[in-house]
Amino acid sequence: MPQVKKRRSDCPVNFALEIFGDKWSLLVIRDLMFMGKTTYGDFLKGPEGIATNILANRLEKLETAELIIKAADPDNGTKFIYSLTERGKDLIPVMLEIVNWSGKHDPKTPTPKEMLKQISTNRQAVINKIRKKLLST
Amino acid sequence: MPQVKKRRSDCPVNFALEIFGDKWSLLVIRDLMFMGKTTYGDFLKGPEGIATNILANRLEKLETAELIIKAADPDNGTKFIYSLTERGKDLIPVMLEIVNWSGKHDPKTPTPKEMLKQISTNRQAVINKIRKKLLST
DNA sequence: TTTAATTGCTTGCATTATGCAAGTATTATC
DNA sequence: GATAATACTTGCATAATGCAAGCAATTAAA
Repeated sequence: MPQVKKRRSDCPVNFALEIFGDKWSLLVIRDLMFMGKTTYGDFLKGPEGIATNILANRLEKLETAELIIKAADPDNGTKFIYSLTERGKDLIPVMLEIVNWSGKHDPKTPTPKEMLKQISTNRQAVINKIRKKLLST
Repeated sequence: MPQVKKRRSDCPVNFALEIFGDKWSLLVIRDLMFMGKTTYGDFLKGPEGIATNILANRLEKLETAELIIKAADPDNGTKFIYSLTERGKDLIPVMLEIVNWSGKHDPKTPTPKEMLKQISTNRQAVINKIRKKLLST
C-alpha cells in the first residue's frame, strides 16, 4: 500500500504550507519566476547555497505537486529544463506580496523603491509582465 | 559572543522564508489574523494539532521577529494574550494571496467561492476589513 | 577512439528539527 | 490548603537537513 501522507487539515493556508512550507521550495520558484534560471546547475549557483540532495528533493516534490515541469533539453543531452506550470505561475501574486512585505520590513532589501511602488500601485500590470516573460521560455 | 545566525542572502524571498518559512509559523499567524485566536491554548486547539514545544518555539520566534506581541491578560493572571504587530498585520496581503491560490488549486478548499471572488476583485476592501477587525483586539 | 569534462544527480553520515508524552511552575478557584 | 487552569519545559525517538564524496549519462577534446 503506497503510503500517502494524509493532510493535516483542509485549511487553504495549510494546503499551501504542505506544498511549499519550507526554507527552500520558494527559492526554486523565485529562480524560475524572476531570475530566468531553468536548470539544476542554475539553481545550485544561487546565493543561499542549497545542497545537492535538498535541491533534487525539492525539484521532485515541486514536480509532484505540479508547480514545475521537467523536460529534456533538446540542445544538450546532459541537461534538463525546468519551468513553471500554470499552477506555479499562479504563485506570482503570492511572491510579489512577499517581496513587497520584505521590501517594507527589511532595511537591507535590495529591491529598488521604484519596483516596490510598481508592485503596490500597479499590481496587475506587474503580474502580466512577469507572466508574459515566462511565456517565451 | 551571542551566536546570531547569519542570513543566507539578502533576497526578499529569503528574508521572509528565514522568518516564517516552515510548516507552522503561518498557521499561528492565520489563527491570529482570521480566527480570532489569542492564547496559547487557542492555538493548541487548531485542526492541525501543533505540538506544545513547537508552538512555544514558534511563538518565541515570531515575537523575536516582531510579527506578534505577548501581553499579560488583565482579566486572567494565568493567561497571555498574543496579537499581531503592524509588521504582522502587513502579512494580510500575503495570506490572502495564499488563500486565493489554494482556493483555485485545491479542489477540497473550504473557502466559499464568494469570498475568493471578493479577494480577487475587491482586494483592498477585504484587507481593510480584516485590519479594522484586528484593531479592536 | 579513447579520455576528460559537464551535468544531474545519489549515498553515507553527522547534525539539527520535529513529534510525542510526560512533567513543572504560576496563578486562580474552591 | 487542595484542586484546577494555563502556559509552558523536558526527555527521548524519529525525521529532515547539511556536507562531502561518489556515480552515471552525455558531450567535447585529444
